Amino acid sequence: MPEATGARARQREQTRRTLLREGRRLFAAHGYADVSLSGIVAAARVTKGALYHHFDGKPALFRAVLDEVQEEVADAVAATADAEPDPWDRLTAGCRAFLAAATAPGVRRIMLVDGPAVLGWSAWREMDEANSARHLADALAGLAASGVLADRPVEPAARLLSGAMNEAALWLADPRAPGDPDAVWEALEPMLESLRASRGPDADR
Amino acid sequence: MPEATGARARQREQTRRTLLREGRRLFAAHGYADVSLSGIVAAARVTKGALYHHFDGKPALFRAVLDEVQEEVADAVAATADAEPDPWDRLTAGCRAFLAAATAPGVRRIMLVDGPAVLGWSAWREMDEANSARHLADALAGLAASGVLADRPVEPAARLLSGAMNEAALWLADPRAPGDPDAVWEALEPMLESLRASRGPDADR
DNA sequence: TAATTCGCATACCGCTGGTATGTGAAAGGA
DNA sequence: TCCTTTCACATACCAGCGGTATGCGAATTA
Repeated sequence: MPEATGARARQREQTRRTLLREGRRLFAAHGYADVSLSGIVAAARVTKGALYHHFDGKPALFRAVLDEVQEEVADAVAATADAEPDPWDRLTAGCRAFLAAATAPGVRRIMLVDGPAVLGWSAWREMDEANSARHLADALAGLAASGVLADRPVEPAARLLSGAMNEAALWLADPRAPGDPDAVWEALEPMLESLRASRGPDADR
Repeated sequence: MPEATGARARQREQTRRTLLREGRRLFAAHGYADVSLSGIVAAARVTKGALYHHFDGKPALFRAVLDEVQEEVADAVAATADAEPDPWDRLTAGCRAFLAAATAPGVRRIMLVDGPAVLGWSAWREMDEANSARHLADALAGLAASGVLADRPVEPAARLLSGAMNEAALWLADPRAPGDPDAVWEALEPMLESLRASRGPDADR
């Protein structure tokens, strides 16, 4: 799919990718509001004509960038989680991987700060759900199916955990007073544990 | 303090309050980015000269609005919590009150969506800490002091809970697919319970 | 009542996101 | 091969934005 045969199609793809790359770099560094389209097209060595040929406007470019970021985070989480055989380890390892990925400089601001404000919370939530947050819900659903979790609905728990981890990521990567990773994890782990079935270590069945 | 004696001082206060009121209304309804200063001053029946006489610019006006909103939420939380004699009930009642206050139409978008993006996450966090989030940390600290909580540091737990509740508020008041309050609470309560000391219902001491 | 203050209005500016149109090289047909 | 069409992008332009400099008149003060 990324392959392009014609000379024109190849150039087109490269221009598009350059715009996404420079847009992401500038959005991450200065924030959505403080980045102008003029700045982006100058960094990409093209003009606004090119940008509007590829994207519908500034919010659309940001959305494409965010899509890329979300996919990147989701891939990192999935790769780490899938390496764990035990379902519970998959959950904890996935959470750790999320925190690591979401605190990356090219991710944090775009995904967690500007994302909801630019696209609106509902649209942002849909994207988040379709990507990284989905893995969390999946992991919880898997655990629930095997009786490890209390038989409460998993969706609310997944959302609250997602919110907690987003906040954790923002704190861990706070440029002013970054949080302590160990302290965060020691607060997060009991929250995960609280989801376990109250009936001893193994339920019937 | 709100009293003003001179005719000029009274007019000044009224203009300032009108700007804050209309600014808050428009920010809450359309979002920070989609509200122009022209729109605000037109709604307030003044001109930009008045606005810039009272505030340093658009972000400064927003910050003043957010300050008002935060204080309002903090007051509601404190009033509800303080009515409960039992420390643990103060925590849970305070959480419920926060969810109720944060989902209000004039609060949600300003405090939870645009706030971090406009002021930057660090500055937003400072304000949040100084207002509503402080009550959560205080409640946890009080419980920790009386041995009800496990003796882990309270700050990380407070932050994660704050993140979870912010997300919960956003979900509960989602205009597209609002969350179910009961489901949210049944997911949040176990998280709070998980903070309790692991030693039986009552620790030594 | 003359001088001063100051709350606000008026007029203006550079820049932004967005649009309408032009253009030249690559792709396609004879 | 040459002509035509396509299309990726450049150029030129615009209304509206946040922000600034200045003017003004009523309330205050001396």
